[in-house]
Amino acid sequence: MDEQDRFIERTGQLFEETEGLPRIAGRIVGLLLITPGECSIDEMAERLAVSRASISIDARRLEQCGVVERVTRPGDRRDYYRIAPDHYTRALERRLAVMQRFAELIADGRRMKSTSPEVRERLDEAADAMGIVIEATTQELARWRATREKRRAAAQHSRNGRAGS
Amino acid sequence: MDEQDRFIERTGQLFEETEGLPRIAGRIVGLLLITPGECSIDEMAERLAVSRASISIDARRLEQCGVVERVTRPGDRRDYYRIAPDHYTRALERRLAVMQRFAELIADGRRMKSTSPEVRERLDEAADAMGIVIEATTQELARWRATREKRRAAAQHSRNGRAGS
DNA sequence: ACAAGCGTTTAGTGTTGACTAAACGTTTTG
DNA sequence: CAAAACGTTTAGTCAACACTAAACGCTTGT
Repeated sequence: MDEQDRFIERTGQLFEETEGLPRIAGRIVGLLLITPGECSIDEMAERLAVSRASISIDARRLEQCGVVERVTRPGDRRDYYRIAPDHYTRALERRLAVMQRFAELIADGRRMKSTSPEVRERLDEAADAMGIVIEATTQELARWRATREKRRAAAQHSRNGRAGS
Repeated sequence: MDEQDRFIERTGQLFEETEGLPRIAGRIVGLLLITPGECSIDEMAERLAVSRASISIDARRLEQCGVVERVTRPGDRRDYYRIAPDHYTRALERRLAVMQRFAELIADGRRMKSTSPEVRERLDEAADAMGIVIEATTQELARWRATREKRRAAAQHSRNGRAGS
């Protein structure tokens, strides 16, 4: 178990615990993070010592939720995967969606007939809280995209001009 | 199934899907959100039509992660539960902890020997991203606590105005 | 002391879901 | 055509876990 394996395992655990994804999915993310270029399904299956079916399923799941991208090469039948460039943006968007769902729930709760003043105050506070966080996250998301654009432009420039740091 | 039941069920689903908690735990949150005062274990068990053991376990779990508070009354052997007043602060703190854990993982990844320039650039970007979000969330948490303090003070004031403590 | 009330622990059950091996369908290559 | 190389689907196994009923331990009241 070298340092790469350790990194992969830790990523697997983190995604398993915090994102509710299968362990193998987390390991795929870890592997893709520290692997240059892209990975084919067979490469990943062998590297992670799991079945091709698991990789196939979990890679698709990760693609579904925007963590990973499938890329194909001309004249090559295989599928390759890599970390999605807008991975972090997607993560923020997902969090935002959850918060909006919660805000909606609270809003519906406030519309109920059978609420005592105490309950109403509680739900008012909750609605306030959700509003603040949603607002903040929305702004963050905007700033975020700007940062990504800048970074992408800079990388492009450094690639065109001199060698990278 | 009245509107209260519907609210409870929706809360249960939300917590189950997004927080990875047992369904009953989510239902407890929903019930406590729309119930004035506090709830005893027996009350919750009967209202939610589940066993006392489940309530006991899940209420403790919720208390453990700061969503719910246990409160006792003098001359009463029973335990009562209510939504923790600093519930939203806790939620933010929990998210922050997860992000810091991820940032740490990335930092360790950058320290690995076997990284190509491409991988290094990828991890640099990830570290950047985590730094930004962590910073933003930390600030938000601070602003948050201030808002809560203000709100608490206002509520306290209105309570004093109406009737002496 | 006995019984009742309370929360917790335990043993057991059912379900869910991750994971695998093997079969499958399709496309490429000899 | 046959065989190999893909990704996917299927059937099945195994482990984790939510949930329950019943037993347990502790405290309080009679």
